[in-house]
Parts: sequence; C-alpha cells; structure tokens
Amino acid sequence: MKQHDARERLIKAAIDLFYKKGYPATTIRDIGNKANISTSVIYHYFKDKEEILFEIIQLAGKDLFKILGDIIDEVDDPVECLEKMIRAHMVDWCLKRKKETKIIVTDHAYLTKKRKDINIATERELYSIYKRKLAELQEKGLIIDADLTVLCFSVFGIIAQSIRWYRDTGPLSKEEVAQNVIRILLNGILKSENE
Amino acid sequence: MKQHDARERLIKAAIDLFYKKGYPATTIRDIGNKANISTSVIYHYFKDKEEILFEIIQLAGKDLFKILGDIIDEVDDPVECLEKMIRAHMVDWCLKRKKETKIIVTDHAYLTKKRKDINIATERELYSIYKRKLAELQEKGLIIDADLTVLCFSVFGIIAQSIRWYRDTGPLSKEEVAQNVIRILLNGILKSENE
DNA sequence: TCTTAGATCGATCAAGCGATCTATTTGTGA
DNA sequence: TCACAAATAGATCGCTTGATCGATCTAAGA
Repeated sequence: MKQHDARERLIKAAIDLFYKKGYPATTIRDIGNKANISTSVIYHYFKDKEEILFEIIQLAGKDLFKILGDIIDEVDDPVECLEKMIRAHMVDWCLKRKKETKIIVTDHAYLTKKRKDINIATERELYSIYKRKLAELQEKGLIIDADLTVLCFSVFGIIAQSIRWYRDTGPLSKEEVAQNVIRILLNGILKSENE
Repeated sequence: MKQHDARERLIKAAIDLFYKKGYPATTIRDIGNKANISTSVIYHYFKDKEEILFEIIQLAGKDLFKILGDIIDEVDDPVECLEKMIRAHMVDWCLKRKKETKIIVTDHAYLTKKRKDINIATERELYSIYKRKLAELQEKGLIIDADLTVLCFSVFGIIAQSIRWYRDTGPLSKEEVAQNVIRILLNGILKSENE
C-alpha cells in the first residue's frame, strides 16, 4: 500500500460510518476496521477523532464555496445565475456528496467550540453569497421583496432537505428533481392566471 | 414533590439536554442531575435511556398530527386549508416546540429498529396528509403539476429548516416569518407581470 | 551497509458509560 | 396503626470508549 493512501482510506471509511451511524456512535475502532488499519495508526494522521470530522466538514464546505463562486463569476444575468446556483447546489453538492451533507447537518454540533466556530463562519459566508445575489435581484425589482433572511433560508432549506428524501432509485433524476425545485421556488406552487 | 412529577421533570430535562448536547452525548447522569433526581430513579420511569428519546419524539409527532388533522377537518377551501396547515405547522409546532423538532431531525436515527420504524410510520402519515391535500389541489387545477413528491418535500423542507435560523430575538415574529414563507411557497420568488 | 524518520502494530490505560443492585423512605388503603 | 407497594438513594458492576505506549517494520539517503 502506498504512502498516504491510509489517510484517504480513513477519511472515506469515516464518511461512510458517520453517515450511517452518526459521529458519536462511530468508534475509532470502527473506522480502523473499515479501512483495514490498526487503531493506533489513526493517531498518526489525525490528532484525535474530532479532527477527522472537522476535515470532512471543512472539505465539503470549501467544495460548495467553489461551486457557487464559479457560477457567480461566470453568469451575468442575475436570474439565470440564481437558477444555476440552486441547480448546482443541489445536483453537484447535496445529492452528489450526500453523505458529507448529512454529516454536516447532523454532527457539526459535536465539534468543540474553536472548530465549530470555523465551520459556522464558513456557513455564514455561504449564506451571504446567496444573500448578496438575492439582494441584487431585489434591488433590480426582479423578485418579491419578502424579508431577505427568510428568503435566503427558504432557498437553503429546500435545497438542504433534498437529501432527506431523494433516492437514486426513485423515478426522477437529480436534474429533474432540481428542475422541479427551481420551478417551485421561482414561480411558486399556485397557478397564475397566465399559465 | 408530587407523584409523577419526577417523570415530567425528567422528560423536560432530557429535552433540554438532547437539544443542547445531542442524544448520544447526554448521559443518564446528566439527566438525573438536571432534574435533581437520582440516576437509578430514571429506570423506575423508563425502561432505558432510549425510551426517553422515543417518548419525546412520539409525543411531538402526535402533537403535529393533531394540529394538521384539526385544520383539515375545519377548513373546506383547499388553498386556505394548505395555507393554514403551513402556518400552524411552523408557528404552533416547529417554532413553538423548537427543541423537540431539532431532536427529531438530529437524533431519531439513534433509536433501535423497532422504535425507529414506529416513528418512520408516523412521519409517513404526516407526509401523506400533505400529499393528499396537495393532490386535491392539483386535481382541481389550483396548483402547478410539479412532481407530487418533490412538491410535498419542498413544503416540508422549508418548514423544517425554519428552526435552524429563527431567533426569538430577531426582527420578525413567528407569524411574520410564517407569512413570508407562505408567500414564497404560494407565489414563488419571481415577480409576476400582474404584481 | 548503516542510519534515521516515518509508518504500523498489538497491548493497555484511565475514564466514563448504561444499567443494576440492595437498602431505605414515603405515601396510601385496610 | 399496620402492611405493602411505589419512590428514592448511593454504591457498584461490567463494558466500551478515546487515547497512548513501547516495540517493530519499512524505505530512502549517505
């Protein structure tokens, strides 16, 4: 086995286990067994169990940051931009990295204050990406002037919850699900007169 | 102290602790201390630690069941009914019983299969209440015919996430937040021509 | 070939856990 | 007033946990 291969295998095993059993219920021994690595070796690559969780969460957070940032940079039209943000957020992040997304929601609270604060800061930055875009849309009169915070978290809410019910075996593809969600968010669920 | 007072105090203490620290990180001793009750007494009122979690989740579920059922029974107009369901779901359940709602999302996975299945069944029934109402609205041509499952879970998603960001100290009241969410869901976030 | 730093291992530690035990106190109906 | 079940308490059991230990193994450079 190659050098540093062990580290990656440990992270992968941890993601699987945290996802299935939750962070506190997953033991250091579980992770070692799953990765076929002795327990004590884990402490060569990570300071403690919590550091594994921290790294998983942080990597996923940075990933989403990049996904959204790229779209913001590339797409000028604000409505199209928001649409693409929501689609990529769902398809390329939530549903693609389903396990990490679930771990973030369920287990980030088990980080100690210092590390938790780092993640909260990252999360806040992600929110503010949406907030800025939604504010821009409001200024241009393109979307309703509902409370910006509620607006922002409603968008986030719908997206984040998608992992709770999306199944790869279901009748709809990830793209189709995203398309439905975008339609619901942008046009609402009520039929308007001109439809 | 009166009879059975202890039981209620234990449940209350457990709700506080599960909410703040999470179920696995909360010890039997924590609960006893918080309720000023000896550890061993807990086992007089509950079979084991998990039973406390189960009861908390089940009570909250039944509560929501009643809230939604009452509205379904009382309100004839389907659009008005959906609106009232969403409002009550948010205001009278999610935001009013914030701690239990969070516990359900975060900790229900720690129940053993038998008990978890019971809760999944309850949850499914709750979903189907919404599903039936949304299907009725679709049949009458009152809402868009997006995929019913996506529709249903989007509504749930927005509502469930509200506890992640609503603060009692914030600028908006619970009712105002609910009003914003209802507006977003029903009319979407894009401005229509006739607005 | 020798050295050295990193990687790996099994054994083990101290602490904390859920749960149980036995003993005592309390309250209530006969 | 007595009897008995429910309620409470502190001590403790057996086990698992995260973490550490000293001892090996491996591989690359001098």
